[in-house]
Amino acid sequence: MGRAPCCDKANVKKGPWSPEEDAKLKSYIEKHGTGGNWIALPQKIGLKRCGKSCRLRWLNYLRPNLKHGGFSEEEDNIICSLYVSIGSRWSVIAAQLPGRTDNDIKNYWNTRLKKKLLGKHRREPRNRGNYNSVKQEIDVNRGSSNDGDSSSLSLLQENGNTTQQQQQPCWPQNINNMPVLPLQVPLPYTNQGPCFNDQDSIKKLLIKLGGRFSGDYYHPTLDGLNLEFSSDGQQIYQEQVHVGSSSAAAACISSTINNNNEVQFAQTDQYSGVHNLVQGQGGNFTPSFEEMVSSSNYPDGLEFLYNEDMIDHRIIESPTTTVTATITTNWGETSTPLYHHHNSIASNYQSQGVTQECALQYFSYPGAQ
DNA sequence: AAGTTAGGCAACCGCTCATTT
DNA sequence: GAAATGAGCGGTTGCCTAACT
Repeated sequence: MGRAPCCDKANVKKGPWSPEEDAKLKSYIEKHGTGGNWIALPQKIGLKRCGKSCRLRWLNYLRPNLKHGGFSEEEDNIICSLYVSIGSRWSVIAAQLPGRTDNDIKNYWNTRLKKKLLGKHRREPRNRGNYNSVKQEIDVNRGSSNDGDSSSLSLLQENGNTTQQQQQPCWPQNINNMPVLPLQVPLPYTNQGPCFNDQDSIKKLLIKLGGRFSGDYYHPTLDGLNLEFSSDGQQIYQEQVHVGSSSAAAACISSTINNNNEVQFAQTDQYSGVHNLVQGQGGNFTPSFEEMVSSSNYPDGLEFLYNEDMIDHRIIESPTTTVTATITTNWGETSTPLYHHHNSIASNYQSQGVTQECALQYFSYPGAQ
């Protein structure tokens, strides 16, 4: 049996709310409350609106103590931190920011913050001051309660100050000092999906959250390359994957061509020195490495971190028949968003018997040792 | 000056989950 | 226990404007 429609779609008004509609809704709710029934509300007030639409209008624009625009640096930090930790659970994030709505945060993230963090601007930010004065007027006409986005102006001006700022990712300055925020809801990692209660599972998850290794990164170019040599004199490929501002390296995947002209891949932790062969004779990868290399699954919501713009490809090709490939990530740097992300994730495993130090050691952060 | 493109944001859609009958 | 109902959520769309060509 299909579900009954919540309202008569044909006789329901859609689109922007008028000041009169806003006034009716606001006045009624302030006097009587919602009555616990949004569906019946519009009929009581005499509004030709869907109950869901009324609810949205009230929650996002009409209810008291709402803030619009003007996100502070602190709010940016909180949003970043929570997004890195829990992904696009906007209602949870909004719960940590009084006066903010999930819709507001979602829009802010999608249209500005994500780009701000990436430092990715296709063009100069436009003059928001001028835009806002016009927008404010329009919003009044359209019935919006938007009070003008004056601090968005400063955000964008600040962002557009220098060419460097436009090109460099600009994570919140103090991101590495940000606290791991106590959440009011359980994290998805701990209450859903697979149970990460063994070292292998945890390692696998942490690898996925911390870096990506893929043959896709190889490009047949020799421009601007630095040649390096492995200990036995073999020239090597090197490919560095920079995420954020760091180039420090802690862990790598290396591959060598042995005497039988077979490529072998190994995963090495540069701090612990642990070296695991992940590919055996005959060119078959171990299942875990295969999955890791072939996976196109980024951490939820963190796809942007792996955007092409954030990756610095360097390939060194040997003119000889012996080649070693190294993919280096920035796991060792403690001032990166990823470190903070790792730290957040690691702390969430404490309840499962994995110490934060242990988890962070896997990422090879020196401070965690 | 006119047309096109991109950014910002309010609002809608459709789904899931919780509660009620 | 199943169906009906409502609330809430995240993703998407559409409109408007500024910027660009």
